[in-house]
Amino acid sequence: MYALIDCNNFYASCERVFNPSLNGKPIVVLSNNDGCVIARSNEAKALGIKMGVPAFQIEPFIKTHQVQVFSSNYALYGDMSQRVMNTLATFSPDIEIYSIDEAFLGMKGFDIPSLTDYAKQIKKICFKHTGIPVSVGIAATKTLAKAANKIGKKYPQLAGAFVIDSEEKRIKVLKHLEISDVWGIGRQYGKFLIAHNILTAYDFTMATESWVKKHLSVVGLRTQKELKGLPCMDLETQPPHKQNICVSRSFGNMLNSKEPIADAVSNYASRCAAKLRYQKACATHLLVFVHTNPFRKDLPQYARSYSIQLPVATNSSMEIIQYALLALDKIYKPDFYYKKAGVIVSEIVPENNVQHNLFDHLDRDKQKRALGILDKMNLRYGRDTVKIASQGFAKRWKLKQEKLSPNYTTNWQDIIQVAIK
DNA sequence: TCTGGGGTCCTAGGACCC
DNA sequence: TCTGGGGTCCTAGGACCC
Repeated sequence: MYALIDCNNFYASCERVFNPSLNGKPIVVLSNNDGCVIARSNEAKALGIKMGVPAFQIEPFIKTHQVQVFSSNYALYGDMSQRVMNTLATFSPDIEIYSIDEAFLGMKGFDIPSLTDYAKQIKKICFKHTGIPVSVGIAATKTLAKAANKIGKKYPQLAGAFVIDSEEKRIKVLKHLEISDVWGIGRQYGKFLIAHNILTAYDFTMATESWVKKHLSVVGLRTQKELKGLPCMDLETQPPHKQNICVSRSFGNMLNSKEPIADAVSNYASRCAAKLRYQKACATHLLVFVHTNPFRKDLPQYARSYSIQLPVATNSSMEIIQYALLALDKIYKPDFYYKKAGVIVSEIVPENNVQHNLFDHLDRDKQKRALGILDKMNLRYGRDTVKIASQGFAKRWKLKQEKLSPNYTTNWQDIIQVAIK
């Protein structure tokens, strides 16, 4: 059996933990740049605020209904996520952290009289230890555990904990589960299946395997088998190393001149390098992209990328920044207003498995020692306490974050401020 | 005025190899 | 006139997830 635990309205719940006056009030959390709604409390959902709507479109509505609005605070959500995961890890030796707010637990060999009681116990302890409400679904496959979780949330009498432990329950759940709510069935396949009169998960399990494979590929076939109770997906307790690492942001304001864009690209490149070092890997390929604001139909549009094959796989901030700025030189044109840039590194290899170059002129050991110290200092004193000069100080490219809550758990100045209050 | 960010997997088709 | 069989690698595009 597998358990799927996810945090209810995670970002909104995080904001509430350290600010209980928000309890019972509608809350929304916005994407970077305070752009779109990406999380809603139950009260906000009840008001009909949709996922993904641009914030500016619902501004009057927010005022009328006194909806509490927050900018994304990933320092806070990341730290709260760790607390939840640490708690969950006490319930099983096998845990797959699936996303910032979700985890699967493996329950192989568990001899438990009541899985439902176990699910309720997980909910209770999680809330007690972290203040975050969670929902639990347990079933024989990951896809069914997801379904169980969904059903547990949908019907209030189940109180967010549901177990599929019999054939009758499995059939009943599938008949109550809309096809678009199945894990692995997205917008396109959802539309396609509905057009073929497959409206529920149950209908989907009745389709022939060859038809499913033909139209939804082997991925869809796996989903179908999992719904039937045949496990096709294992627990991934060790996160696989990433094949690509991307850091990109929209700018707070559109930028025309090169310097602030170069500052931004330097910062993204530096983050890429830090992420590489964190997973003890190096990248051999680098791509930089820029584009204008596609929503501004009144302005000339421009989007380009440039990629560079690096002579030696690297995770040095200095080196990656240097190449990223070189790439930016190739694509920057002064006649446009830019809204977004990004850096992607790929062809990633383990740090200790780098193919060196006979004509390499860099003292890589020295850079590695320097960056090791930089990482240590930034870990202790906060991101970018020490940085590369080209990352700049002006931050004209920075995000719009007008409604940011304090970093209640990770920033000592904020912690003291909150304590004094 | 204002519209997010970061990933993975699969398939088809073309180019190439012997 | 007749024109094999078995592969790999790469890329673009499309689907999905949170």
